[in-house]
Amino acid sequence: MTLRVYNTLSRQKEIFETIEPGVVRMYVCGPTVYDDAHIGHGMSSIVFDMIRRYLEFKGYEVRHVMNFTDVDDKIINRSRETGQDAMALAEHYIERYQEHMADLNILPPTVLPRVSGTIEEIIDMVQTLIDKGYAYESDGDVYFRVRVDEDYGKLSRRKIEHAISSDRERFGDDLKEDAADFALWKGQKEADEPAWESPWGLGRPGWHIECSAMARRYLGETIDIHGGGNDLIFPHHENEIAQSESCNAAPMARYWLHNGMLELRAEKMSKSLGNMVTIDQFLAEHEADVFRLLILSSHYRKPLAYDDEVVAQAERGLARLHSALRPASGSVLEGPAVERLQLAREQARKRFVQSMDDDFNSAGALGHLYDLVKAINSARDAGVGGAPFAEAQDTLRELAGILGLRLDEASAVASDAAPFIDLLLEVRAEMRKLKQWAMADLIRDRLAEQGVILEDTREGTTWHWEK
RNA sequence: GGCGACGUGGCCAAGUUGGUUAAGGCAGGGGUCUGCAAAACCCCGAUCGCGGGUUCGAGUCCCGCCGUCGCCUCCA
Repeated sequence: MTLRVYNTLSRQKEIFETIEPGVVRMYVCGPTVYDDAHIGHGMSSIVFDMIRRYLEFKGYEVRHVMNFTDVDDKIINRSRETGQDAMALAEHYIERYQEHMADLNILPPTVLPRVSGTIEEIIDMVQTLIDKGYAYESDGDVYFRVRVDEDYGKLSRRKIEHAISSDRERFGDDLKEDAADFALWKGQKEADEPAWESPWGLGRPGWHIECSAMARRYLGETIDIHGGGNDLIFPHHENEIAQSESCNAAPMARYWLHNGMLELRAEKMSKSLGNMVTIDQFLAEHEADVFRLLILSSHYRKPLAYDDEVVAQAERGLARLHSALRPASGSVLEGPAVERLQLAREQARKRFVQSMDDDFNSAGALGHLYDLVKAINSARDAGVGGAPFAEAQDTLRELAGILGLRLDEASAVASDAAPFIDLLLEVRAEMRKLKQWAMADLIRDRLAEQGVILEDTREGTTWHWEK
């Protein structure tokens, strides 16, 4: 089966073919580390983690590079506000970011380069661009000559006239040959700015050049996938293309993939917080699977409106996926119910792959997962057990795993209260034998008040913490 | 103003290289099971923003309109 992906460059779905068979070189733009990551960063990371996991499922070796922008105006500004050293500040948020990604079950990229560790390559690239006539030095800064690049604007489909900001106060405008030109290198202006020696004096890289340099250093002149949020299409990715292709005389990437934005719907709380929810804040109230399910429930390219309602829906949806992983109650190993389950299992797998092959349609794929959930639960009700039942559950776990969902149910086990709850269940079982319903119900109700939900089945009573 | 996206049942959301009964989830109603619940299972709801057009046939193509949103300055 063939994978097709939507390429922003061509604005259509294309058959996915890698440069080197079996290997995917993927570069995804990472964060500027001056503050805690918010759920928008989480969305982008989950989207590309899902893409990576699926490519690996398809048998590819994925070389996944994500940068940390640790040298940047925002970081400098924040360090002036807080009095903290800029590089130390960046280091702190890099560590935090990696913790958050781990919490969200995001596979660590193969390489996590930083601007500060790529200075040599950046200088090298800027020099080449100057030598080729694509860039010029101006009072310690270096700018890219946009008008010399004949296909500038091909990704965002913008004309150069539209790339010119109306804001005359912008950085370096009086030093540029043309208002549309952008900085490759910024000369040091204040002593507290991080700076490196260069042929143009002390300074630091402009924003866009880092990705061009890192992508080339770790993945080569032409890579397979370049990704990021769709807010990066212009100017960031447009400028990366201009730099890299002018420098290397080769296409920068075969496929440009962009995720849609996560938008906050009117929420009282978030306004005072500058209208953002951090990953920390989310995970304080919900498990990581809830966020992943929320993100993957719609297509990655579409904008997603975030509010309490969609979180609640994801929460319930996750509970439904969990329902299929409860143990079998019977031991039927053959017959029509078993055959139905096996058919559903094969169908779910096939359709899951079909959906994912169509530009990573995780929402459609999830729909087929829910079909499998229903089939498993029906089979359990029909008394199916043993290997056929376990295999269907394995398939569900495997497919969910491709999406990065953990579906673990560890929470009930690891509690100090467990022995006491079990004791209460024993007492209640005795009450029920004696038909002391009032007392049995009292125990159930009182436990529910403590967040412990009981469920009576033929085999006995189980319990779990309220989600 | 320029570039682009989106508008499918109460909510979320697939499907849009035109063609059998428009996936799935959440919420809701009815039922089975249960001592009663819970969970699970079964049943119930939309003709696809509006108006034209192309076609034997359109949610799926074309035109217009309305609405929502993103980018155009730092941004995942």
